[in-house]
Amino acid sequence: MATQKESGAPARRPRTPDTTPAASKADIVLNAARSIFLAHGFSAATTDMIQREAGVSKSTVYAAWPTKEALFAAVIQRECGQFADSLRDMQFESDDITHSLTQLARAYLSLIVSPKGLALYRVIVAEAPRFPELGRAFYAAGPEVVASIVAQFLERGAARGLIDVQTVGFPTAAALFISIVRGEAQLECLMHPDARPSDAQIDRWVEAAVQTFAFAFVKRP
Amino acid sequence: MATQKESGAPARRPRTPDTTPAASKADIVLNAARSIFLAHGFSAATTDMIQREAGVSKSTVYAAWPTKEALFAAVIQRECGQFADSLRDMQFESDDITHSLTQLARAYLSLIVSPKGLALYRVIVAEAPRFPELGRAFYAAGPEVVASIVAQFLERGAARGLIDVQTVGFPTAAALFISIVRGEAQLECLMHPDARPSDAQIDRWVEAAVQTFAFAFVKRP
DNA sequence: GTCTATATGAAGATAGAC
DNA sequence: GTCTATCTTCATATAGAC
Repeated sequence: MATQKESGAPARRPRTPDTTPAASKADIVLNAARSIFLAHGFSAATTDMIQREAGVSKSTVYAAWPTKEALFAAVIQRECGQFADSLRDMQFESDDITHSLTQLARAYLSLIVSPKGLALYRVIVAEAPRFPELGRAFYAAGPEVVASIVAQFLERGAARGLIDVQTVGFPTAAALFISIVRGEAQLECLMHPDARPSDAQIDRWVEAAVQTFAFAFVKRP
Repeated sequence: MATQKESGAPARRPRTPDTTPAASKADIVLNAARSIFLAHGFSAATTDMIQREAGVSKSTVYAAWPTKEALFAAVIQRECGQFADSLRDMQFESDDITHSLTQLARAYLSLIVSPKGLALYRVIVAEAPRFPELGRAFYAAGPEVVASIVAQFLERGAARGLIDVQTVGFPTAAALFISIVRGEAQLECLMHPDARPSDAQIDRWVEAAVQTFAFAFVKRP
């Protein structure tokens, strides 16, 4: 594949250079950095590894980001954005409350116990003291997104007389639902990195969580 | 204070050298290593920092542990043991179910959102892929200890007709209780390292968690 | 066992040619 | 902008004196 010069399209001086013809070098570096940072964490990752993985030289890395810290921040911010996008794409039918909660829980749990989800969590938990803005970004992109979806869902259920959040309120009930779903499953995966959970195991966690939440807040017919 | 030579006590050749007269050098190094590793994580921590913090030379460090990895493992194993000890010391009266659960939850949550508890969690989550045995040790020293305490407590409550764990079983119910207590509180603290939670905030988290658990599993009189 | 001094290697970051 | 080559710094680990 011949490397095209920037005169590919005869448009008159595009101010923002077209990056579509192929992944730009910056994107290649960013993807390589994601791979390395998620695999090794911030401190153990080296710019040499990233440079090698991307197949570029050091100068290309430092041309786009002034420091290793800035590159790391760019990687994590992008990952958080994609994480939030995939959460917002979650759809579920609202006919049966328990069934809908099960669907939502399974989608969320599958995402956060996936290798990518666990790796992102690990590196952010580890580096949040050094990069506080990344901790906030992750919280806003993950738990807060899900919480708002669940809270709206609970409010609609309550309006139909199917749910009673009792004394705790909708936002807290939503946060509790997320905690119940996430809790044991994520912790076990984090602490036993050799064993990957089966789909059946995920279903069991989801079922116990949804049942418990339903015992507390879903009205019996 | 004059540095005493090892001829302090005229006992005849003690086989296991007495370490009580003052903290042994190895203990000093271990404490310094704990401080540095918990503050910076494994990779960002350096043996120079530890050596400086302990006020000893490099040789003293390498005399007791062959590598940085071995020193790290020793530190974390000891921390996990102390963590488990402080959990096992938790006592609570079993007159009132809700009150007892509240006491238990507050003690556990205070521990894990303390600076020390958060730092230990951060470093283990980050390094579990590289040190799988430490992840298992932490899981056994923390969640498993609490789970067994809670499960026994729930069984006694069920025997008295105060609790109905319904379809989920005692071990799962205990794990769910821990997840509900831990969930939102720990996550917020991890992701907002600048803000330390007040006692009132901890009480609010505990109350919401215990209420929800009670809604699901504690029988109404 | 503990110290000072040093070997060895690698990290982050830069200089200068193209 | 991108590359090769290099500079500076500092880490882990070791050698040798006390």
